[in-house]
Amino acid sequence: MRSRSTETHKVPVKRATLAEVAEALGVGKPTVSRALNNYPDISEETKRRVREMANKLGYVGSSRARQLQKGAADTIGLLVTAASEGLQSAYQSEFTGALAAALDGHGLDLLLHAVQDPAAEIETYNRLWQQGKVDGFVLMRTRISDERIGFLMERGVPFVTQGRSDLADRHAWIDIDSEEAFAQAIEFLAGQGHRRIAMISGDPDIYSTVLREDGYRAGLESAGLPFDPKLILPGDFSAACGRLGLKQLVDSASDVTAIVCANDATAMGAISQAHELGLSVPEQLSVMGYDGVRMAEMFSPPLTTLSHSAAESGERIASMIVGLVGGDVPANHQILLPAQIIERRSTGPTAKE
Amino acid sequence: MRSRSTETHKVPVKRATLAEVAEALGVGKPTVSRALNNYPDISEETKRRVREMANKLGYVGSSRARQLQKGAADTIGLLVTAASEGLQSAYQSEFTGALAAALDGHGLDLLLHAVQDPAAEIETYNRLWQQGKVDGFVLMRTRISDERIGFLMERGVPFVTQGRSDLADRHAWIDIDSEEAFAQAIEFLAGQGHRRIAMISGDPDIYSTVLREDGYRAGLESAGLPFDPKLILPGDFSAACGRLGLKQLVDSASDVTAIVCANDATAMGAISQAHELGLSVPEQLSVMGYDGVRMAEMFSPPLTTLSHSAAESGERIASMIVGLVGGDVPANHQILLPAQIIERRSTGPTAKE
DNA sequence: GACAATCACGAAATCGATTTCGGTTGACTC
DNA sequence: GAGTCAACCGAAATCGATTTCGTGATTGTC
Repeated sequence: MRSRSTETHKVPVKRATLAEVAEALGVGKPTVSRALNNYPDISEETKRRVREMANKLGYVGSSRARQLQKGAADTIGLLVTAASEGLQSAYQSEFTGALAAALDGHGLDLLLHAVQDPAAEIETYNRLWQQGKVDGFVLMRTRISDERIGFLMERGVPFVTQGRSDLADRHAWIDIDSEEAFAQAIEFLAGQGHRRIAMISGDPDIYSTVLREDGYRAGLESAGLPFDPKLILPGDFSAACGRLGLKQLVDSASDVTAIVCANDATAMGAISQAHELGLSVPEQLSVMGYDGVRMAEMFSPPLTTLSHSAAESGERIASMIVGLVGGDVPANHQILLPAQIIERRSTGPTAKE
Repeated sequence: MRSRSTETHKVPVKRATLAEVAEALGVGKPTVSRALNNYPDISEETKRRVREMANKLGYVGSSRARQLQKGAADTIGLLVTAASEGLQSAYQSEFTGALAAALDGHGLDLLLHAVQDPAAEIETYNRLWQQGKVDGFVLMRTRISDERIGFLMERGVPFVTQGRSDLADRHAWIDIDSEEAFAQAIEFLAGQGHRRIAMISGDPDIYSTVLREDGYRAGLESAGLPFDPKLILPGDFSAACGRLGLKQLVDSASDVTAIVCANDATAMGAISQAHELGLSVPEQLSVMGYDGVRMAEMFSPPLTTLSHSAAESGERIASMIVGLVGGDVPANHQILLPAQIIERRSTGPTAKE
């Protein structure tokens, strides 16, 4: 029995309860509860005494009991899936961090759940909601027709999506105006003399992908450039597809002088591949990203990208979800944020050719 | 009053309760509860009927009530701070994702909290624990003398750290053998002919930083190379310090042909700066990272690094925390994992010079 | 056929905070 | 001095699942 020394670890250090505070003060439990919650029908004097004693006893109310009674969990759920790269994606993790920070400001916690089996995704949303572990959800990477959205809407679960969907007019969302952003990107590149501009796109299921492609086409048009379907390559937001896309482009459309990518990871992959193929960026090829992740600045060359603030998105979403949980109408919470070009050194004027 | 159409969103869709299942079946609540939890004193026949009805009613027990009664939250807390870059750091976010996935496998959820004000960090640990929102914690980036560790130990809160501390013999931890890893790295570089090898180190508060520096020195020694204190630059795990460090090195120790960095981000920063200064990697300078984040592979040039699996760390930590919450002695849960060199193209033999 | 085990299940207490619904007390009115 | 009205506070019910403690029905035993 020499475990004496380690036994201290197991002492659960009883958490103080409201009843204890009440008894120590010789008042009733309701009084303590109301005093701590600053109800008007408790005298200032009593409130002071209660607060003092609560403090002295280190009392922190059990959120378990509170939740059971009030019906709220003060927690928002966020699910990441292996399919969407989850926190592997730089932007998604930056956003997650920003969201967590913003929620904190509203007194909410973030429940992060990684779903392994895609088939169990909906089930997990259901479980977390039914169990009452969360008051609502934030959805990332919305698909055009996203079953999660229909599922949650049917049940009246509060949620905000980061990205629109085909049901966008009926749910709360925040989105970056990627259509406009890509149009700008093309105009920017055209302004630097590029005439053959390719695009390595994102996952075709994702709503934002079609918007980005629309923007690409719109930009081409307003720059007076012809649209060549062969110049738009499919992708999946990964760096790998950037590498692959670049290789294909070099093989099949060697006259391309600039490429816009669906996101920064893809752009980095493309640049990395370009270097391996002996192409210098931006001298022989300009490459542009999208999202403005932090790492982009440290890439070599530093990446020109379309940036938007993950912090602001997080902040906005936090406010929205608070409103929704409070009973707001989803349709009143829809925000489109702009992205802006951050010019760094992965793009430049076309060489004389 | 034209809000009719949106009103459907607010219907709370009453969650089914245990009492309802019991009544629908004409049995008592305890029977339902025990049947669902597979107690032996309920007949198979009854269990079947209960399960069927629960299913039919879409019953999912309220974890709020369950938690209150059982005293467990089935949730593990993870705090990220602005100071430690939180999810901005690629490795930390990969690890977080892996941890969330692993916890899922054990039926636990991850509560992610971003603390804004560093001064409120301990307070947040305390609150989450006292409130009963979590059953334990996982701590990242442990400092040499880490107040969080003392605080949690005092209160008998279950926790696992990713990284050791000065109290490492008394708490549960998992760590990568970075000392050994850096020693190997130096030997590897020395084997390629490098004689002047610098190190851009990490945050000096972090326990692992001193280990990495120890490894650097040990590697130098076993390679028969002299230790030059000027060749070890302070850093903070950021890409920015990599840039800065490289610049200093070029100015003050231009005979350096290889650099090992405290992590991949720093290495990428260093390489990026090297390119800007016209130094080619690896021809004129070899650079090595540490952690083996995914992005490293897509960097240009692809980064040689010391890799360890975030997935395995997450898996191991998940098992450990389950054990601890179950009452295990912390000292029995200490694991040192190896890292291995992944040779890519940011390192190479020394030029003739 | 009486008595002791076993088996299956239910009534009521429990977890800890909040809410509902009153009940005191004292000040004020007329 | 009876009556009114606030201001303050407390007993008990409540949230929903689990546990404790028993009870009635079977089965088994001699």
